[in-house]
Amino acid sequence: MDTAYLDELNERQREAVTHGEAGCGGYSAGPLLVIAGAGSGKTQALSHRAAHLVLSGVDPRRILLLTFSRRAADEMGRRAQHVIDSVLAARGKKGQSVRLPWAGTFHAVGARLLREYADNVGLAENFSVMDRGDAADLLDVCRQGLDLARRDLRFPRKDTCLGIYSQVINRQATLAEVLSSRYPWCEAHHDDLKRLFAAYTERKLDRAALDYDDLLLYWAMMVRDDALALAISARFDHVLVDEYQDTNVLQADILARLCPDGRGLCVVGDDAQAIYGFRAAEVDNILGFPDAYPGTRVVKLEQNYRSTTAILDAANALIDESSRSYPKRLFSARGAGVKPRHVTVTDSHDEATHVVEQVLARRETGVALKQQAVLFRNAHHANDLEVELIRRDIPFRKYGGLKFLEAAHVKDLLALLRLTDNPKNEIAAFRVFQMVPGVGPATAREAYDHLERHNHSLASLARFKAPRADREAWQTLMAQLAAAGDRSAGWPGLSEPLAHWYKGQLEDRFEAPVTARAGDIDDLVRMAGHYPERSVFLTELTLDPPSATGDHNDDADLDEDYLVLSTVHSAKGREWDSVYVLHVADGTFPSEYSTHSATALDEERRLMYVAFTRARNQLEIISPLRYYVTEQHRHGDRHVYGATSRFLTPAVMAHFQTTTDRPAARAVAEQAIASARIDLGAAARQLWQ
DNA sequence: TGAAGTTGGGTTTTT
DNA sequence: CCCAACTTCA
Repeated sequence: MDTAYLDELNERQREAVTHGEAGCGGYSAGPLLVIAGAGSGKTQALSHRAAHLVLSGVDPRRILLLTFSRRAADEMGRRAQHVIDSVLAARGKKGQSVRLPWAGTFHAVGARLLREYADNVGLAENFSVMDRGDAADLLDVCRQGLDLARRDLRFPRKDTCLGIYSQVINRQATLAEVLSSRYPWCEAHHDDLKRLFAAYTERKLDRAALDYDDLLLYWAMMVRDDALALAISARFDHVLVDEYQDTNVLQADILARLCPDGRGLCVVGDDAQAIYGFRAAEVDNILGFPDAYPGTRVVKLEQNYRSTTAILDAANALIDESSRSYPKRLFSARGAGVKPRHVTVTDSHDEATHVVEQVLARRETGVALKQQAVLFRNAHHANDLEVELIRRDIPFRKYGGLKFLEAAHVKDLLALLRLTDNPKNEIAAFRVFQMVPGVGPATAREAYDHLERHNHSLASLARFKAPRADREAWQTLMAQLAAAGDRSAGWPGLSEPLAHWYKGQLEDRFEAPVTARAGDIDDLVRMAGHYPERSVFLTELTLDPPSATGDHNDDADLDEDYLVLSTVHSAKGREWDSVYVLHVADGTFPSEYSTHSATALDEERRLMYVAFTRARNQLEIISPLRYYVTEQHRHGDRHVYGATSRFLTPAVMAHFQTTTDRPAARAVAEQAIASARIDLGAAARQLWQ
């Protein structure tokens, strides 16, 4: 067999890739745990393993590849395909390109399997997937229904309720346990919350709607049934899991049912990069894997191909301060490199100017904008920088933070599509009905009751008499809905009349200019065209929303150069030549919400470790001496003096070069103010002469 | 009675 | 700057 593709791997990687053996019964492999340090070629190892399996005769349809994000799934699939294609080409078998049809996130794969087995588990095949906002709204509807909104109770807000629910599901813990460990101030509401979640579950089932957590929960419950577990696990010979350190108890349960003895199971991760504890990720999944699956082979990848030694030294020094120790130490395959820099600037405005200047200077040396990234703890920490970039006309893309799905106009159009897709979608219906002037919550409630009484026929809505509503607007909208809901019309054609109608509403609903919003609507229609049917489009969009906001440009822009702005969380798994980390100050990084416990603090430290290890050649962390507290304008603009981040200990700082920056812009401003002399009084008097 | 307009309170990270 | 409770208006 032609194994040239194995030559590009180091010994450890090769061990991970070729683990197991091809025999007469197919390719069999015992449980495999790959501990892959940052930049150690983890994607390479996993994609090569998938390719190796296929080249060893495994049917690609029998490989389940579970990743953390859709982007990772695409990347993994693309690279595996590349290896396979080149080997097949060398064997003279061109044109037999192979894809991995079962590569996706846990949530997306869960949705797909649940649809396939909907009949067996008593779910409607066309169930909707709710995004976080919809789920919170539905929870709120339930809360109203249970009369838990009485003000003397100070009941937790809907987002808090959803957070509690999510923890209970994903940790597979009891409500009481979650409340006492994470929401102690809500413990008094235990019984009411329990009633609320029961009502919420009931409502979701009745309306054929699943939230994110349900996709995992129902999948897990589905495979608790022996027959279904057998049916599903029999479809896959190999299950490969990426970013295993960020999986939760529910996900581990699912894997255990798919691969009871660990045969064919391969998980890859790095406990030093566990950063999703807040989302119920359980690092014990990866640490306890060898115990859970006796006979596990453990492979450690410690050689780092990404960063210079100077950057790795800083990262290693940082992670060494953890209260837990990590059983590996990265070493670089590259040269010494330039010492990372720690730059102190006056405030967040100077920080923005400084970064822009560094980025531009770096570009002059031949490093494209795309090879540079600015990372931050919270999405809004980049606000000043965004303003500065727009002012200087520098293209950028921001990942994390601002959500496409949370923009009102996007939610509106999606509600229209969701309602036509599933007329039982109460949340979508409420939103749609209230688009008509003169219709509020109460009228929408009545309209929904009417819809329910008429067997959820959208056509029946034309006969509903809304007391105060604009009759004409109501009729127009309902006619559009009924037409779009008619399944004999083709997809994606049926999205266009609705989108067109909605664009006509933009002027009335939002303040001018509405061009950006109209652009988003066009984008949605365009994206819709890439999907075979409406329900698939809606599900995929919910599970994998466009990650960058603000670019309604065409696909042609894809090869244009742009600077990357990203939250550290969204930067996981990526790498750039130069990395700048903003707002490294105590209270922001680590976040002030995480300073109460050693566990939370450790997670913040690992987050900073992730930020450091994204850089190949240049790393710069920036601390503003003071930063503005933008909220509460009532009290005037205030700023606070930030303390140095507690992570920047002497041991860590030994690996940094320290500088203070006074950007040109500030010097110019100070010069200008020194020479500026005007007489406002004289100018005012002049007005009346 | 219910919709629309006003004020007061709170803000991480994401599939 | 966004959400939810409160007030005012039809």
